[in-house]
Amino acid sequence: MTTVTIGLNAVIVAVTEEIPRILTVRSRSTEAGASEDALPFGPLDPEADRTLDRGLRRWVEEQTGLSLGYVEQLYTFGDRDRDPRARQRGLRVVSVAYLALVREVSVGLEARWRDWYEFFPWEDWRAGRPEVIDRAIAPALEAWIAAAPDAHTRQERRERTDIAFGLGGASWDGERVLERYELLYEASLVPEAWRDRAERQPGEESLASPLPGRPMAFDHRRILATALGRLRGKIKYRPVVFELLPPVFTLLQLQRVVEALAGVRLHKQNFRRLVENAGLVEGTGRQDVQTGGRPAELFVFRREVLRERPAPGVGLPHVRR
Amino acid sequence: MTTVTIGLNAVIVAVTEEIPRILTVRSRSTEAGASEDALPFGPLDPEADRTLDRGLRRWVEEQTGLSLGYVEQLYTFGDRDRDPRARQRGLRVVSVAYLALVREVSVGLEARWRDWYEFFPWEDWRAGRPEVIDRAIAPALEAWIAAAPDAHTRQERRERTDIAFGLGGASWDGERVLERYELLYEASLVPEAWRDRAERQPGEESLASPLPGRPMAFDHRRILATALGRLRGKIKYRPVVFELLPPVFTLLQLQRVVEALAGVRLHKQNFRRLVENAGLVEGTGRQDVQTGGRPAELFVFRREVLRERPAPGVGLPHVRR
DNA sequence: ACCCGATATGCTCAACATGAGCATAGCAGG
DNA sequence: CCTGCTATGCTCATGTTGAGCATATCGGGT
Repeated sequence: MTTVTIGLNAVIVAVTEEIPRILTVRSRSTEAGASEDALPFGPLDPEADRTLDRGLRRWVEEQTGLSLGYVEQLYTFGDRDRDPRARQRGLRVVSVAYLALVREVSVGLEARWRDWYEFFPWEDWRAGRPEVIDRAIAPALEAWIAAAPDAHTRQERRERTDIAFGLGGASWDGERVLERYELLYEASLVPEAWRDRAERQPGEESLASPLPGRPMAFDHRRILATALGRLRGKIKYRPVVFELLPPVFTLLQLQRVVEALAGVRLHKQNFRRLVENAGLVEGTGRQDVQTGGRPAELFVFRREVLRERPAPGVGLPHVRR
Repeated sequence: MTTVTIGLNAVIVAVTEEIPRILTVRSRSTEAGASEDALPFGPLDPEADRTLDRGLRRWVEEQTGLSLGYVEQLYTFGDRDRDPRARQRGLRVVSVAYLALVREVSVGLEARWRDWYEFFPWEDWRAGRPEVIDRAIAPALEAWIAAAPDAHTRQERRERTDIAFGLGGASWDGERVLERYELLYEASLVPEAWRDRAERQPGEESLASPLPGRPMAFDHRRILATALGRLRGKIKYRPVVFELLPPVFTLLQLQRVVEALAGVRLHKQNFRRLVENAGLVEGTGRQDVQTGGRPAELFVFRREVLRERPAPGVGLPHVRR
């Protein structure tokens, strides 16, 4: 007899000092008791929690003290083998993942903030194309393609690889975060792939040296990849960035947050022009306290933009260089 | 003791004769046994179904004979009161809704295809602004705004109404389908609002004449609204329309399908220009069998576009007139 | 044979948006 | 009063988009 439980996962995002951070907890997920990073998660109380997101807010508050503002449902993960130990206990855990954006970085006890690019080093292009791609990822994927059992599979692996990582003349699409992670998982280039296999049929050992990038418990890195991709898409057509900023900010601050999320550098003047004539912000007349050069004007988010434009967002004024 | 069950809902979409259709089944959802339209749904078998979407495909095939191709997870609905009768039996049903796009219109026995604009008459702007908006919706919402208990609520209702329905100078955003439905629900302008309330506290009777637009069982119209909004957004940046078209088509056929989904008329020449230099399609040299005028060239979807552009889709060349 | 009604397709043009980069402004600190 | 720094203004070539005119090519009638 298999019992179903609803788990609720939260990807809680904040951006400070130009670093996008997510809230993680420690989890003893392997038999051996090794400790891994995990996303905060808790069960739905089917009697008490009127809605899923209320359940989420309830225990996030209980556990971390954080009171969530902007919350958005991300995706529901229900693969039978996503938690092998639960399965052995006759339990099927279906997890509904949420994305939450917060401003403050007040930390709980169990929790800690981590740079999300620690988990996905290949996603940060702000300092140029990450060298890990050409140094480690591309060759490893090349080997995986070559190891395909037949020509058709090889062809398919080639196409997926090229599209996901912008190889072979294809262009890099910042939103395909999940596609990239899943490809690496399938090619057994992330530790989770070995771990999951070992849990299903003990005895197999990890061979290849895994890629840089911190693993997570369960399928949490997959959830995180989903969140990152979704957020990168969303800032382009909904003014969600402002959930991550203080109510009053300079245009450079805004730009840095967008860059942190998108993982690319933007052309400053064009960025200004864009957000200004999109009507997304409104000058306050006040100026910023010094940051090194000429004082910057302080801006606020202009709520009226919601009435005016159908899809107001920060449509990235394209990569610099 | 409350038991949790996972339900799987399918919004199965096809477009024929310029009408977007969804597959519905009949459901006896009310106590009295009145029959309403419902979306096809079935339970997840927590032991047998390895993944959620496999479960979905399994029973859709069993029940309707349809073998689904393109399937995408939509949203997970978990409100405690979404199925009051289940709740009385100590059951909490969390439903994971999926969007499926199909070409053929082979019908099952229990199932039938329905024009989705029957459920949302205000969403079809192809013949101009639907008169139901100004004739019925706007006045009713106006009354609802006026009936707000305090100035703050009134202000908030006003803003939501204006943004959702493009009133008071705001612009219409085709993607806000769910926002509009939820607003109407909250303002008790759809039959479901009365039905749900009556099921919670019997005795109350429906007063106002409801708006045009066919109701559905449970919260299925909400699910449908989610699907429509999502699909309208998605065609703009992913080449999903082609899942609804035969492998070979004319540009006008393509345009009609996009128009059916988006609910607006497009400028023909600009639409052609757009899809052609976006590299989305490729001429075959062959021509269409007559449809009344000069023969049209037949096109096919150009898969290579996936490598070339980051977000290939049919970015609507804007409304005609 | 020629005209009409329908579509299909080509092309033009003005308005606007975008990618790049030069130039100037206004602060702090030696 | 330089120098280093960031903020802001502006220009300019190029692309993209909204509109609409013009022509092509079919079937069917007269």
